[in-house]
Amino acid sequence: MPPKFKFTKDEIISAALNLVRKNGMSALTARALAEELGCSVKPIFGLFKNMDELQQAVFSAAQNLYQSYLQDSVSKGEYPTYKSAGMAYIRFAKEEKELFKLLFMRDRRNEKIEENREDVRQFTDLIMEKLGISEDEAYMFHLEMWIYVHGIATMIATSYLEWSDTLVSETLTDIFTGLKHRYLQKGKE
Amino acid sequence: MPPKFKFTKDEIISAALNLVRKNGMSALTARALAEELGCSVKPIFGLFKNMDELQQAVFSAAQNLYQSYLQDSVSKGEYPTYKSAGMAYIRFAKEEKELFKLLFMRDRRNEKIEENREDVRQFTDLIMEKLGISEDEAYMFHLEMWIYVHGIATMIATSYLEWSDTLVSETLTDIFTGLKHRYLQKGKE
DNA sequence: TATTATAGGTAATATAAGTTGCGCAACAAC
DNA sequence: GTTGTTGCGCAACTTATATTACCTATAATA
Repeated sequence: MPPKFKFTKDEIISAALNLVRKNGMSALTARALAEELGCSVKPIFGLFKNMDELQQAVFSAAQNLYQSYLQDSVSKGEYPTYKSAGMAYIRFAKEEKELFKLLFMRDRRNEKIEENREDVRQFTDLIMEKLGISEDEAYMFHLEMWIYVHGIATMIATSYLEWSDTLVSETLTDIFTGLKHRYLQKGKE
Repeated sequence: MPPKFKFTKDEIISAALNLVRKNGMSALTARALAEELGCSVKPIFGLFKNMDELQQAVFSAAQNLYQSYLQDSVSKGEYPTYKSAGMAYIRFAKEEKELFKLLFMRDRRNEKIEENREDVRQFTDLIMEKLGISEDEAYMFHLEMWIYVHGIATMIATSYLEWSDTLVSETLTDIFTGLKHRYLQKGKE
């Protein structure tokens, strides 16, 4: 009996994500989103309890988008799996600067470490296998490698740096090789 | 004939910097600052045209604080000059997380590149001398090294990572050594 | 001590944001 | 076609912020 909803949750989240990817989370206001959708603010609050709930949803949508970068990059098979992950992270930073800031340049105080550990395990496993080193060493290896990847990505996301995919790719290989020598050397001592 | 000012510009900037170092620039509101100073908002607007001007002043004060980190680190002579700079950057990230974000994790679109080039020249000069490589190579060397330093620093500033000074120092040396080998190798080809 | 320019406190104004009450209108069931 | 439910547009209310008008209090000088 009641009227149909003018928009679905997904349509609203999608419009919200568009605002955020252009100007960051602070650009996501009820009025701006209503404008983007071509309606009043009422439909928004009909489907979301408040703006906080919507922000959560947008955050999740951003995470999903990043996951799709990751999967695309890996499944394309242009690089080894581990390298694909780094390339995807950096490509995401280049193409979705605001979303990258939102996901990866935010404060991590009050973060559950366990989640992160789980995300990282797949990488450490890859490295253990590839280099034949212990899990702890593989964790440190990955951390050092990822510090580098994260460094490039943050510089690109803040427009401090502009590097072509080719340059990124070559440099990552060089860094990886350097690290590998160091870690394999360590094993011989 | 007029009454004395209740505060100097420096006192206001200092109180403002205190707010910002604790909770970031968004915590710097006229009312909060007045509260911190124990006065109404009037003295603030008597000495600063508006909040924007005050923000600029706080930004400069933050830059000065970073410079003092840099100078202290270099003049202490605990490490070679170049390494001191990296250590200072990372120590600043650890001890002044909000100020680090303000200075070094901000958007650089619309930035004059020349300023940066000048900041960097002193480092490239050091490296040219130390390794005997060309200016362009030294620039790339520094950039790669600094990507790493920046990576650690941003991770620490966002509380994603906690590393002791000792671990940082050792790892920086390892990275530097690895890079040096690569760049000197390159020269031989 | 009286004068006078002006800093400072109080409270008003302006703007932007989230949230909500009111009444109309859509629409499925009858 | 009537009806009951409820989404929606409009405009109001609320809160937080910057900025300012107005008046009082201060302090150097005559």
